[in-house]
Amino acid sequence: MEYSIGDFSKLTGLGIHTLRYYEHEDLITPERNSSNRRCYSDKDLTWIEFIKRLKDTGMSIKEIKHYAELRAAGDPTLFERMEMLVQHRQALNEQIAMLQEHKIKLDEKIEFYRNEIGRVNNGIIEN
Amino acid sequence: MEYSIGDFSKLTGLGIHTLRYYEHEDLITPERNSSNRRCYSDKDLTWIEFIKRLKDTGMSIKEIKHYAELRAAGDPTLFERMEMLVQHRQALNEQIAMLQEHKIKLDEKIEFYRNEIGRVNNGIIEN
DNA sequence: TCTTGACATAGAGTTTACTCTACATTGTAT
DNA sequence: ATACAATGTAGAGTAAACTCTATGTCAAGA
Repeated sequence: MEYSIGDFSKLTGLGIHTLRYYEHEDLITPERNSSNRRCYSDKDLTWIEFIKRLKDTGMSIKEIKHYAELRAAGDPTLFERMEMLVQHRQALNEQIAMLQEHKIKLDEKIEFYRNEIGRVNNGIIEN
Repeated sequence: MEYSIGDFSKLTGLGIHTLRYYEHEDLITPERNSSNRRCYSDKDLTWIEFIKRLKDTGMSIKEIKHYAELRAAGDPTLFERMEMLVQHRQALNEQIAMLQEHKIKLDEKIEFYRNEIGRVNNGIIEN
């Protein structure tokens, strides 16, 4: 299947402007038809979903761009790409661990609020 | 204990400029001494650590500012503040869940790379 | 044929969260 | 007393990641 930029935008949830911006940054390079319109493929779809994943896990556009360059260079860069992902996984693990700690503290804080509110309410009732 | 902005900066890991910026945004309002220098207290320290936690879990400065305003208004806003935190916890839980899914996909991708690299290497050896 | 809507490019503008600069003032060590 | 480091304010500058505007092209329906 091939998609116009409008269709691809709906498909991916990324704005048209964002897609063009990503292309400008060499993250993705869709084919063009005879009238110079962008033709996104299913391969592009898979690729952009992966880009979204990297972004959502905190990788910067600059880093993704680097990854995309390696990808464009083909097999010789397989190892380097894997290394990038392994490093990114490490960062992701740390991020998850940090958030889980924060979550515990937040739970505690909410519990504290629950008690405070109870205390204040009792005060009101007693007066 | 009281701290100068320099000491407080080292204590919190936030830059002096950032601390002043946070004050400008009304996130924190340290006392001033007779010569108009900022005097941060241990209460400020606890507060800024909480701010850092909110930030690290994805709350924007604008939202934190709102929370800070409620906090400054005292007991009458206890419930509203708790509600904010409960909502933020919800967002945090979703964020963690999303990252865990991404982690699984990333693991799979890395496994895929491991196989690809093995395949390519075998090709080289066989030639 | 004419108009409309999607698409094209180049470049400007926006938002967030800092980060830095310029310049004045003050506290401290020599 | 003097130099120097830390602090003060106001406002400009930066980086990232979009997001929008102006202007132009082109294919398809009324």
